[in-house]
Amino acid sequence: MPELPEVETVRLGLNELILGKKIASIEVLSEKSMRSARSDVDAFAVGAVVKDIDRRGKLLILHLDNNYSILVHLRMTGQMVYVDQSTRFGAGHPNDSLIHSLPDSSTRIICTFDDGATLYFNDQRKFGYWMVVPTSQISEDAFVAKLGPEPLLPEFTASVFSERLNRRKGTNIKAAILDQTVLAGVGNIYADEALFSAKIHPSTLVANVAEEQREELHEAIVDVMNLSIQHGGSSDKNYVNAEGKRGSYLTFAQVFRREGQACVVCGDTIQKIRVAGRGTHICPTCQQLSIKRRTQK
DNA sequence: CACTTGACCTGTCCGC
DNA sequence: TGCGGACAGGTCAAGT
Repeated sequence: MPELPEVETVRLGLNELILGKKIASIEVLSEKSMRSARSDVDAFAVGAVVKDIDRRGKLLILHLDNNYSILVHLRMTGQMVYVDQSTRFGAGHPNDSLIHSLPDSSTRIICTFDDGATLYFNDQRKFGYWMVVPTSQISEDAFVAKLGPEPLLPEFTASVFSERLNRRKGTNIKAAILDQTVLAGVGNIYADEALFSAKIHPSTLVANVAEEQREELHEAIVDVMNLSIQHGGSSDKNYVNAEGKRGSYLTFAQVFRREGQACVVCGDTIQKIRVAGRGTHICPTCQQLSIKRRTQK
């Protein structure tokens, strides 16, 4: 499930692979994966050159040279995989590599460039999307306009984080940090990892998270995301980078998908519970419930 | 208004 | 082996 570190890894990869390339065609295999009209895709994306690649939270933004941009959201199972002659047939790619079998049954959009290279948008569950929009209107997009601050920018300070949390005083801390309007980019993996690192139980009511704990959580979110980017993100099931390769962060994860294992800090057994409607991983000893918590069903 | 739950999808896994 | 159902989770719409 691509969260900020995975999307950032894809962005870094695409920056090395498709900048300056001219889009020759865009084939839409699944209508709901392309939110723009066919006529807009043809008029404003086909024929344009990829100028720059940006990211806002979990949203990938391909800036074209004609003042239009392609917004790409990977949601849960989206992949952006680049293939050209050298990667398809060249050295360094094992025979079982994903790129040798593309397109496959999950391919939803095929973008070809005028040099013969191809960018595949795969999305098993069809939750993700591409959208062609005028660059000047991105900030007015309903989703973009509501996004909270970027956690990896210097202006995202502990006090900004604390203020943002106060928008959701009545809910639990996990639901609050998953809320993209509070801050942009945290998903289920990094929510669990950051809360463990900060020793906060995910069911704790936001109003009951002390200022010092908020500072610890702020630091944990930033640290866990930076560490993940260094390791190419997390590949639970579907995620791969722009070269079709998996990320290795989950080998460093301390609680996510580690239920039944011993906590690296105290040795207690990691549990999987349900918080904010999500599978949630905690160490019951390290993450004690402080005072009252948000009641859960 | 604030918050929670269900829907959207499809592949996988589990129990019978 | 086959089948039904639960499950995975980012976001939005609907419900409380």
